[in-house]
Amino acid sequence: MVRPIKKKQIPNLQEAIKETAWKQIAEYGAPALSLRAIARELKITAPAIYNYFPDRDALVTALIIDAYTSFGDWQIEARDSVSTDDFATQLKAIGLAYRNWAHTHPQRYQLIFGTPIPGYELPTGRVFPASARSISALFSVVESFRAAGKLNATSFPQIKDEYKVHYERWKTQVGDIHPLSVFVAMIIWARVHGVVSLEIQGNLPLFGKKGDTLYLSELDSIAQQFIKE
Amino acid sequence: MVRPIKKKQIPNLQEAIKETAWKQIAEYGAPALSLRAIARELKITAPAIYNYFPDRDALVTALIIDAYTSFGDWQIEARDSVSTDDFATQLKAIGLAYRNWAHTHPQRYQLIFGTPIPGYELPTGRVFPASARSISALFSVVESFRAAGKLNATSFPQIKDEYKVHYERWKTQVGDIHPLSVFVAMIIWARVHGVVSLEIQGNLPLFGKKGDTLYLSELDSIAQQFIKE
DNA sequence: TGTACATCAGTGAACGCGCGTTCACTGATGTAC
DNA sequence: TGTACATCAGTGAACGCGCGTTCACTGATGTAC
Repeated sequence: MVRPIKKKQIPNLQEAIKETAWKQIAEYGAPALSLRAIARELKITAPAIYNYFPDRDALVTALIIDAYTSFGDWQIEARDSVSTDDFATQLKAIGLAYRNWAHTHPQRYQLIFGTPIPGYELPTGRVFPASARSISALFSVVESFRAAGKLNATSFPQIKDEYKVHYERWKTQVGDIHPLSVFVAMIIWARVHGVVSLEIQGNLPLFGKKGDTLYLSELDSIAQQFIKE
Repeated sequence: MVRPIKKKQIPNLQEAIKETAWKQIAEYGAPALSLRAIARELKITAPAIYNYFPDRDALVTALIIDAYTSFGDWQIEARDSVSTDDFATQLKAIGLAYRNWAHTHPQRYQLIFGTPIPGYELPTGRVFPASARSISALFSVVESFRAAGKLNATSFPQIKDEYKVHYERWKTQVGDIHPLSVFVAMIIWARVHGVVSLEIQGNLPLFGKKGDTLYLSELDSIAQQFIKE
């Protein structure tokens, strides 16, 4: 039997709050995110939000974790859509997924990789699993073609003592990764991020937000430079 | 004869306001920039600022123009510190200057290349000269080694019709530049920006804010890939 | 089936705060005579 | 040298606003008997 809808009750308010938050981030930017504005748009009162998030920062944290999770989903799906021994294709798939995700969710991209929100302190501990998982796709692909002897790179910098702890923690999430793979993966990430972040912020004016050619050219360069044969 | 200092008058208040603004941007981020907070720190009242800037946005615009100008100074100085026919060295000098500037002035870097400030509309017309000048160093170097037949690249994407106007305007500031040079310069910029922006935002954790090796390796890759011989 | 009661999501008023901006003013500085 | 006056940088009070967060509450929902 269908129950009558509860008066004034939105079916899934927790999700509705987050969706509205994303909408407002898209429109006014993350630092301007306001509980009262969200409530206004949802036609509820601001204190109602406190039934779902203990405070503003908790909402932001939830958004960040959601963003990393969504980003990670795309990355992992891209990696797993290609047979494991075709490194070049797999790498390209991840690269394309990276950019597609960023263009589909520019606000989420900015929230994760852009300038941090003033006054908001990221609870690293809580975010780390989602964050590590999201980049693990890239790292694992590089590591697997290094293990197969196809990685065209030999020298890499020492990981500094002060970051060894972080590195070890990283490995518990992502698996055992050779420092050489870490180094190359970072380079790849930086290249991909360079183009995409310029695009998202509108700093590639001569090519518009559709610097396809430029991006594809970079993906080719990466494959040529780092994959043997 | 030395005049007695005017009571309550700060010698160069216009500059002092901007310096304090930078300090606060460094500490709390650009979106949190507040006239009242600046006044508080300078021990003046907020309305006094209105003698120097018509409103908050005007102050932000002044900061952005200053940032581009400072950035441009470093770029042009780097370019001109190397003899014009040593393309590889000149390119490397610019690249190093780019990163040095960003690390010396992370707030300025973020203000120019980071996420835009919510509610602030950039007056493109007023900022364009300083902005175009700042990147002109890179473009002119690439163009000059293209003209000398040393540019190792052949294909480039069409500049889309909708951006032709922008491209023409660009050329009036920067000089005549072959689309091929524009394309390659953009790639170089994206690579350099990729590493630096990850560094500045603390996303290269395993190498810290001193991803020197990674950056130098990228500069080498760029030279190898794009300069003939 | 009908009544009494517990639950708890959402309300509405209130708090203290910092913000950008306006306005009429004040009082030190420098100038004209 | 001395006085009257214009200038104008900085003041202080006030405005209207939106914010996060608290609190005691209400009233519909679902449950126990």
